[in-house]
Amino acid sequence: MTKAKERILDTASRLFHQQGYNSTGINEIIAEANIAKSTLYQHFASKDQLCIAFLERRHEQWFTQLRAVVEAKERGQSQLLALFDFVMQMNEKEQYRGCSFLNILSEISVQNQSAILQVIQQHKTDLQNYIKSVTQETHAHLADHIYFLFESAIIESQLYREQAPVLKIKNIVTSLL
Amino acid sequence: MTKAKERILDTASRLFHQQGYNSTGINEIIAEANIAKSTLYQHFASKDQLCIAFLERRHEQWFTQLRAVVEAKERGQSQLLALFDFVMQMNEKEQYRGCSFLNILSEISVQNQSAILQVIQQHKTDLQNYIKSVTQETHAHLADHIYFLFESAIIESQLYREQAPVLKIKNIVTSLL
DNA sequence: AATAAAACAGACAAGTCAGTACGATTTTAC
DNA sequence: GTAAAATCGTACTGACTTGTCTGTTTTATT
Repeated sequence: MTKAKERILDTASRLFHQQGYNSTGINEIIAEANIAKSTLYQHFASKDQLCIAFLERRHEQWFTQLRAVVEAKERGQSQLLALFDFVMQMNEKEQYRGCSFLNILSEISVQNQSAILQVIQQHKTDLQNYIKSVTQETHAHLADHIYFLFESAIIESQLYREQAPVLKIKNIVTSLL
Repeated sequence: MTKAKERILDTASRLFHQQGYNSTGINEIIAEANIAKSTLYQHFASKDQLCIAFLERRHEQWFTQLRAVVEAKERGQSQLLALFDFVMQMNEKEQYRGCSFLNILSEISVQNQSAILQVIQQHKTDLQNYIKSVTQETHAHLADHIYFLFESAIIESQLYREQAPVLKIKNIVTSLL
């Protein structure tokens, strides 16, 4: 990946995540990334395609970070609880902007945007499977339950701009184990 | 409320909910509501104010419908399970568009929109309290837990456009009671 | 040093955005 | 029937939208 393309993706990622997809204009992206508009359209066919590239890269990076936090702990309950430490870490790092995937899900009208929808669904399915794999030998039947609470933890802390809901949910999960 | 104002709110509500706040233009609203633009701005100072009016009215109507579904059941566990029947009902009626409040939360950049944020937070706080009141004598300590699962039920069914997650969560809740 | 690829600046299209202004017309109330 | 209030139509502002196009300059490779 050339430097320009990387700068475009970095900037678009930051802006899409911070202020939303529809509220971020192409002109804003090229201005902040310090590239020419033609350069952007040489790398990405449209704003939609840029969005998909953003989501796909975020998917990779997000999971890499999640795995790092979870797999630093020993297998078992502490790994499950680490899921929520990760949420708190991301809340701080990204000022409670929540989940990029769910945020964009709220912005798109589904009928025309099934390519984007597919990327979002895949991300969440992968997350659900990852939680299953972490839960594996301990309390297999709880995996979905913990996934649902994980989703709530992200959303409720985005809504109230505080870690309290995550802590509440972490306590609930503890009581389930 | 005059008929024009009502028509504006009806149309704006439908469009905001179906296609999102930022994707819905004032011109689209006045065209579909069959009113003059000056009439809209006589009733609502700005698009933001129209958004707040929309959320406040939806808050009322949404709770009225929720209460109707829940309080048709006898007090106790069946009322708690009815919460999720309500989610399924809304999913069908509104084609899995999820929660208007969370959708708009994803669209706004928080620093400038604290008035809107406040309405959204109030809605969720009221919901949390309502679930507490329904849970009251049966399993008081579970109220928050059920609230978090309720939120997930809405979001996951919006994401996958199907009732399956609600049914899964309803089963989880059953196992908790 | 020559060639090819990448990025550059900037103008342009064609449309949409929220919001204002103003005079004309209709509806409502007394 | 008259007066007041509501609504109407329409044009307009000024800024912003995504995307295209032309031609120039920079960068990297050989």
